[in-house]
Amino acid sequence: MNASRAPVRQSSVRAHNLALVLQTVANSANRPSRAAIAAATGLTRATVSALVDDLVAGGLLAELDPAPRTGAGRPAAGLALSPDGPAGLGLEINVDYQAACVVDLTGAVRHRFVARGDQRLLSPADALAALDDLATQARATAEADGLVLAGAALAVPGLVAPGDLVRVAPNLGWLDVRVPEMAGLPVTVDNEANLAALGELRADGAEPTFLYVSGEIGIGAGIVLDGELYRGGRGWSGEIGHVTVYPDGRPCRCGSSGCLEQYAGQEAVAADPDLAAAALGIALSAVVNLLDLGVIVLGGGYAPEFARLRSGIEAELHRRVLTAGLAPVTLRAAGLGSDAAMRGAADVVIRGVREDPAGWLAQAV
Amino acid sequence: MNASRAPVRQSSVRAHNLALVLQTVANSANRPSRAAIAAATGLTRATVSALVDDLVAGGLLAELDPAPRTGAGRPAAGLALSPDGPAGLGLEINVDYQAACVVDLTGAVRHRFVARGDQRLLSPADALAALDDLATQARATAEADGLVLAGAALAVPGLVAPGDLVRVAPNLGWLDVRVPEMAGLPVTVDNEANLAALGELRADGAEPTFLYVSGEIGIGAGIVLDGELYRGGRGWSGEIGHVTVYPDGRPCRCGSSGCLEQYAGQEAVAADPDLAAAALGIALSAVVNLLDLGVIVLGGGYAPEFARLRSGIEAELHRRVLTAGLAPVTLRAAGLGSDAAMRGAADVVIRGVREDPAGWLAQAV
DNA sequence: TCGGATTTGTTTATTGGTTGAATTATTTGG
DNA sequence: CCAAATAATTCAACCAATAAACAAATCCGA
Repeated sequence: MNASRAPVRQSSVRAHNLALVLQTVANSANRPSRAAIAAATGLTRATVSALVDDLVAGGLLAELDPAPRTGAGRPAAGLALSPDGPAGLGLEINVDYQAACVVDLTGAVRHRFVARGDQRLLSPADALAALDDLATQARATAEADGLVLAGAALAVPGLVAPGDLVRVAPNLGWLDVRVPEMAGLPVTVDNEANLAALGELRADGAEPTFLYVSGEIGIGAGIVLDGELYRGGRGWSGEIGHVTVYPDGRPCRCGSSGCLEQYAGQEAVAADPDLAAAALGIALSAVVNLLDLGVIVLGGGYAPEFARLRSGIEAELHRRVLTAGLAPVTLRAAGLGSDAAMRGAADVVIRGVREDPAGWLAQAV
Repeated sequence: MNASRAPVRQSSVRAHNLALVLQTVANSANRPSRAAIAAATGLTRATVSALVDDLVAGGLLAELDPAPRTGAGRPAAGLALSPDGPAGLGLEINVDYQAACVVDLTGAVRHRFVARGDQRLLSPADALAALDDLATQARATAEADGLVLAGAALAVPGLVAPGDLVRVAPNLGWLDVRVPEMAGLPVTVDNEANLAALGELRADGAEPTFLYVSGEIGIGAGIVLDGELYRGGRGWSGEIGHVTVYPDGRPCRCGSSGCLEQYAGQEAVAADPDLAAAALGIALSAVVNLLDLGVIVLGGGYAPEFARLRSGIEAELHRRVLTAGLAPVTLRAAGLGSDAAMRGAADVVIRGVREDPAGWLAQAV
């Protein structure tokens, strides 16, 4: 089951090794030489040279001055991701704003656009038309900069079906909305918390496995396992907001009662931070008991309240996580703020290029 | 991050395609011909022939009479997993018994040994010595049958560290017990619920993604995602028994209060099935909200009580799962009974051979 | 200042593995 | 009994990685 169901031919070998070289460069702090890449990957210098040539010719890698080195020997050519390579268009629609950003292959945010305004007042079609305008503006600005966009991804606060269909976005009032092309680019749509988690993953010092919890009006979570987003069987994982905390507690708009959202949603946090922390702690304990995650990142509206929430959450974790005595659970605030989802969306696009450079090179002839 | 960090050479291509061919045969209901494998995998008939030759020579595949076919043309040679190929030794230690079984490459149970007796009365060393005797007996019987054992795996009701170290097995009274070789074979140790989930996966008509819940004295769960067991960051996933159901409820021996185990453990089910069903439903709703699993399998002590528990669980699921209206959650009883963990352990071994036949062929020269 | 040591990067012949086309093998049906 | 059909094998071509030799560019010590 595990082994991917596809045959492998020689070209797949090349595709894999191209990706391997590109990722090695991406994960290097300094600018590695071809020889350094060969040492890091286990490939031959000759092979690395050939692969690097392809990547440089395709505009994915750039040859720069080498990292200064001491000692004898021919000086190396430094390699780095090309800032002029394909870029990603990250989009977001949330309750009170729309946003777009352009992130280049190196991960740098090149352009950023935000249009404030209550999206609930617009029909889905009108909201998407406005977003298309924003996206088109972003694309034009990017192209004036010499950037080619490899694709677009959109973050929405709701349940998304595989592809481009928003099944339900309760806080936007959307139901079964299909997302069209944006700025002439195909769009990948995903849940806001999922993409924010990916954004956090790219941030500095990020762990490869963690739970990202986003506390807005609703509460969502993104589960990142070993650098990969876990989306669940139908793409609807991470609905922590409707995990039951107090079985006979407050009724929830979802029809259930005692949902976390009723105790740790935006208003609840403002009204009683201690209650919110306890409820969060109970729900997070369940996550850790089930998934054995060592790191929890609090984002969205929780980040500014982190200091006030922390000890209450940790008390419950300590009490309710079975393995708390064997290994600690680390709690920290998100670093990216409200841009996380949009950044994560753009990351999805450039991650696609980084993971399959051969595909990009082939289609970008 | 995703792309495995290893270079790929031509031999990796062959290794992958060998596994692909073997899995294709394994997943075929009938006995496929080389031509059928080629059609199914996308490889050339010439390539498939070469790969099959290796697998037959290595004793992994057997050529049999073809599946009857009508029409003209040269008759095909039918291929199937060889029942004489490498077999797996599955072991289990539980509170009141030890067990061992030999499963051949086709998945058939060839031999089965059970030794009843309260394991809590024995020291870990004595229990393991007794298990070694049972394993040696199983190995001897298997070898008399012409079977070669590819390895062994052991199921224990507790938390296992990567490798062979049992950190805690509360119901056995074990703490930091290292498991030695059994019958001269290296042993992979894993949690009982995890392995039972894998056993269930192999069973007839199994879904590739599901949650397996095992209700013994404690309650454990195995999370199977797309045919793969999810073990968590440290291998301690699935501790559903200590998910909080009623935050201020009954105190638990783990130090917390309101754990599922207090409401749906073996005694609790006997005392009040309705309470157990409600508590299970609440905890399972949390799992589905977090992981978006469409199938839940109730095993261990829950299987015989399934009829009595079902409606109570489903009521809570219906009420508390956010996406219940969009897609159903299926509940079913496990099919394998108390052998599931032991079978799953043996499956781990033969799964290793099936997923890396090249490795097996190389070491079995 | 020059020549060896050293490290980087490229060239070339070899090897391993898949492909595609042609070939052989074995059956059914007219 | 021969044509059609299907299965499996053989063989030349191709692609990609490897290993080893070679070229390039620097440092360092005499």
